[in-house]
Formats: sequence, structure tokens, C-alpha cells
Amino acid sequence: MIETPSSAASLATPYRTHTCGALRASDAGSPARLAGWVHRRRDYGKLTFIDLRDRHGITQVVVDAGDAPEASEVAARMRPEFVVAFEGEVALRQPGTENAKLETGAVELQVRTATILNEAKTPPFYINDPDAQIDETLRLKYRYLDLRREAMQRRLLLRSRLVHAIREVHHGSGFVEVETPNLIKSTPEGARDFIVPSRLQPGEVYALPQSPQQLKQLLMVAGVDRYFQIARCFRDEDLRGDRQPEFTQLDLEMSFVDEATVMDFVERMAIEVSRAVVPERALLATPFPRFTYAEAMERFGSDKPDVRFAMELVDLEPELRGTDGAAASGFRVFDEALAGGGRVKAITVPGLADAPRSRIDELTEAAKRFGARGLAHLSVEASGSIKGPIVKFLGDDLAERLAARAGAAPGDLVLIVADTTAVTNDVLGRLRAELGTQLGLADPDVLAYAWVHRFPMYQWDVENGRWDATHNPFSGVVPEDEVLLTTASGDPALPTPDDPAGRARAMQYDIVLNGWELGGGSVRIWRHDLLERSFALQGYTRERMQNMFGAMLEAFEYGAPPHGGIALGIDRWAALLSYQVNIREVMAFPKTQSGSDLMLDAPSEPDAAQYAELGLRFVGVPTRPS
RNA sequence: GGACCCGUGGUGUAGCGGCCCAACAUGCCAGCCUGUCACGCUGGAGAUCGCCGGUUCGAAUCCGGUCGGGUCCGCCA
Repeated sequence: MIETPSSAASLATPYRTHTCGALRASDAGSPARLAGWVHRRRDYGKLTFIDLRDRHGITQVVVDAGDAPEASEVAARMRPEFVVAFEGEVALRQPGTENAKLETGAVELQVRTATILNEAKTPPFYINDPDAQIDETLRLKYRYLDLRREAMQRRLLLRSRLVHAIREVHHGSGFVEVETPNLIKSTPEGARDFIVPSRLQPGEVYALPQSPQQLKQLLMVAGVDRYFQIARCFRDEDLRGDRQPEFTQLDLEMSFVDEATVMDFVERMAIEVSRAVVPERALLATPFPRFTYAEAMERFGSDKPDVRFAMELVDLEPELRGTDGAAASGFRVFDEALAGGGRVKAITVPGLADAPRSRIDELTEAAKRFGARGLAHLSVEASGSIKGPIVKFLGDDLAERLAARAGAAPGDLVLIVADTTAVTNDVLGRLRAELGTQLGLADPDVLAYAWVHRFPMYQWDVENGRWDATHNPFSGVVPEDEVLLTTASGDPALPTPDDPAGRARAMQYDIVLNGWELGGGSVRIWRHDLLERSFALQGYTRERMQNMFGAMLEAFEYGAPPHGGIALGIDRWAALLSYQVNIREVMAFPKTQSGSDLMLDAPSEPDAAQYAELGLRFVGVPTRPS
């Protein structure tokens, strides 16, 4: 089906001289042996055509009862998905019967002998129909059959090429590939850990790594300088189309670097990898645009903006304030939002001015679902006049100025949200993303990478009354914000939401692809004193720090170099490069939303002996905190 | 933890209170056919409608529960 770039290597074996994708007109006249699966059979009684398939392609073989009566009898017993072999002579097809749809369509194998290597049950779904809609439960149960389908083969191969290209770039750039353990120490922070009971230390457990974060930082202390790994990670959280309990990251870390060093390398790597894996797809912009978190939220309402289209958020405030600075638009929702320190912002949707009432209602519903109290709109008619339920409050003049500020042309629809800064940006950002896809503003063939960096260091944890690292507790602070790592009172044990710490920005960067967060990383806090200050602000006692990160804190006392890194989701990357929104489509053996492997029937109950050996007993269905 | 959607021969769907011991396509089995490539033609087999219970004279169809799958919210350093 797919010819690999490395097809120069001979794939001949005792069973075959060629693969099913190899034969060309130039092979006519030579003897050949082929082996593979029966893709389709067309039986004329005295003449039988069999499309023989392997992952390299399809070759037509012809069995003529007149020339090879024994082979003809064998071929008559062949059924789809039987594993079979043929021996014969490669021949040009009769003029007019060539098949342009096949790479091998100029030739056919004229069979002398046919062999059934292995019979096959009738498969539960069609392997040979590329358009078949198959229930995913079935596909997952019979994944080995699903993977035979051309679309899945293509994705497996794309993923293989992706990982290969990644390795090539890293090995060519001074990186050392290091494997880290999968049985490590549980750190009760962040996502829920998968736990593995220890037989040798009864009553104690390992955890599977959520990522090799601490280990790769320890490798920096070890002097590895540049590390990378295609690492399997595990998180015991509820699943989504883009989240599986185990997934794969490109994990890397570099020493003696600043933000730009890491971002520049990752950007060059992403470009080289993209060009190697999907040369036919255009990169929207190189170098990748870089937005600060504040700018991304202000302009796109998202920390993972899809920059394939504009439709940016526009601040309407300047038009809404009178000469005295007071908000007096006449529309109470707007005025109250501004008076309360909130915002009034808009996006302009091209061509939706004539949208029926039901469409506006849908958008309003969506806005409410996203957390807004409502959604205001203005339609710019073909004549240029502004229509909409709120025009009567604003007056024609103000309505026109708002539409003009929003950049609306005749035929456009202006959607307006008035709320707190956070809600306004978030709601408009989600509407923008949804409409961008719906209206086809985002070119599916384009790859739009972008950076978002300078995230807030902490966010206020209302429930626990403390500061919480927004990303990784080891992210470093930008140098000029170092002085902000403090509380208003000066005592880290007494945090308040108004502390200077809330304004500190992290040396944290996310790489975004077509509106998906592809990966994130940071330059770490490698200095002892700053690390302790940061942990103290997050309310960690010395004892807790010691218990959770003891090895790392100790290691940092033995000479930790300045270092930083990033992790990229390989599954998401492969999905985006394959036009898929669901990472299950680019994983060989994924699990369902409830974490089951339908093929292996996992998870399953351990037997009594396993329990006994581990000193465990099942005490009943657990209660789960929400 | 919550909301919504789906579950009918092997597969994909239709049927949504009686016309249905369930229809169509494809697959499967048998027969015929020497140039097809989603081959064609003829015939045949195959589902008590995920499971349990209820409503009703009557349930694939309505209701409740349950199991399985999916989408989303919460969750995801």
C-alpha cells in the first residue's frame, strides 16, 4: 500500500522474490514468487484473478485453468484474507486492461503454482473497502484486522517516519538518547498516578511516570548536556479523544540554555521533521510567531491559538467611554462590565450578517455554555446600516462606530461579550475557534505552528488559599520578575490573592499547532535559593518537599547547570499530520474512554495467588473524589 | 462525579406502538461464466432488534434500570 523510502533494501525472503508493490513493466518476462493476503478474488471458472495484498501494495495475479489446472483448483478455494503464495512469470497486461489505480497496474503475475499458506475466517468487517464505516468497538476488538486497512497502515507508517525524523534531527544536534525507568516514585501532585504494588517491599508501591520530568533534570545534573527520549507516559485521569491513559512524548532537556536556545532548537527541529514527514503540506510561517501569554489571550482568547485565520478579538472599550471617561453607552450590560473593571470585546464573523435567528440562538447558547451571561450581536447589512437588538440602546452612531472598530464590512456579523477579562477572552476565544472550523476559515492542509510564552508563574488556588504553579513546579521565573517571588506580607506562609507573586511570569513556553497544544516546557529553576522560595510560596513544607522531590533537591546541591527543556505529544503530532482529531487513530493499540483494551480484555481481575503474593485484598468498589 | 448521543442478520443502515416470526445494501454459501479489477448473473442460508424489568390486548418501537461504545463538562504538574 505504501512504499517506504527504504525500499532499496531487499525484502525478498524464501517465500517471495518481490513484495506486492514492487513489480513494474520492466520486470515483464522474469519469474517471480509473491506472498500475501487475498484482497479480492474475481472468479470466472476457467480464469481467476486474485488481487494479492501486503503492506507494500497490491499485485494482480491471473490463474488460467488451461495453463495451470492444479493452481486453478487451489485458487478456487481461496477466500478473502487467506494467506497465500504464487509462483509464475511477470507479464505485461493485455493492452487496454492496465489498471492505473495500482502502482503495479501495468503487469500481472501469470501463475504456474498456487499455495494456501493459511486459511482465514471471514473477517468481521471489510478490510478491502477503504470507505467502510466500521463501529469503533469492533475495530478495537479486532485491531490487528483494523490495522490491515490501508488508512491505518498509512498512519502507522507516518508515525514511524515522524519518530525516525525526530531521532535523526536530535542525533545530528548533539543529543543523547537516554531511557528512564517506568517504575518510579509516586508524587501526589498533578495528575493521578498509576500505582504498581511492590512484591519485594510489601505494602509499598511504585508509580508509573506521568513524564520523565525529574529524571531528565537529574540527567542535566549528571552532565548529559543534551538529552532526548521518545518516552511513554502514564496519567490516571478521565479520557478524551485526545487523551489516553498511556501516551508518548518527545521529551528533551538542554543545559546552559536560555528560553531562546530551547525554542530555536525545537522550532528548527519541528520544521525539519514536518518537511521530512509531510513535504506536501505548507508551513504557514517560519519563523513561528511568538506571542506572550498576555498577548495570545488578548488577541485570540486562547493560550493555544489557531493562527491559520484572523478573526482576532477587538477591544470596544475606547468607543464606549465618554469624554469624561465614564462608560455611558446606553446599554447597561456593557456599562456595568466596564464599571466593574471588566471588558467589552468582539469578534467579526465574515458573511454571517444574514444568519437566521436560530443560528444566533445557537451561538448565544454556546457562549453561555462557555461561561458568558449572554452574547450581543450587530449585523452589518449590505447597505452598510447596522441592525441588531441592542442598536436601540446604543443609538445608530455608536453602533456604527463599534462595527467600524471591529473591522466589520457589509455582510459581517459582530459578536460581543461583556464580562470579566478572563470570561470575555475565554468565551470569544472558544467562539472564534469553533466558528473558524465551522466556516472553513482554517485551511486543513496548512500547518500553523506558533509559540506562546511568558505564562503566569502561579495561579491563585481559591480552595486551598495558596499559590499553585500553573504548569510545572520547576519552571523558572523570568529574570526581571525574580523580585516578585514574594507575598505582600513578606511571609510566604501567609499568601493572599494580591501578592506580587501573582504578577510573576514564568520562563514557560508552549508550542501550538493548528489550535492544539502540541507541547510545553520551560527553563527550570536551577538555583537552590529560588527553588526553595518558589516551593515555599506554593505552600510546601520542607518535609513535604523532601518527601516528594528529595533526590532532586539533593542533586541540586551538587552543581546543577542552568537547564531547560520541553515535551511534545507525539500522538497529537502524528494525529495532526494525519488529518485526524482523535489520537486513537494514530495509536496501534489504544484503549476506550473507560480505559479498556477491548482486544486483550484489560484490565482484568488478578487471580488469588497474585493478590496473596502482594499482600493485597480487594475491599470493594472505591468511592471516588470528583 | 455530571450532561448528551448510539446499540436491529457477519458488516453498515432502514423501520420508531399492530401493516414486521423485521426491510435494503454489502458480505457469506452454491451454481454458471476466459480479461476482470467494488466483475456479472441465478439461487440459498443468516437477526426472537445489547441485557433485565415495566406499561399495553399488542413492544425492535414507549418508560425505568443495567452493560458496552462515543462526544462534552469536571478532571488532566
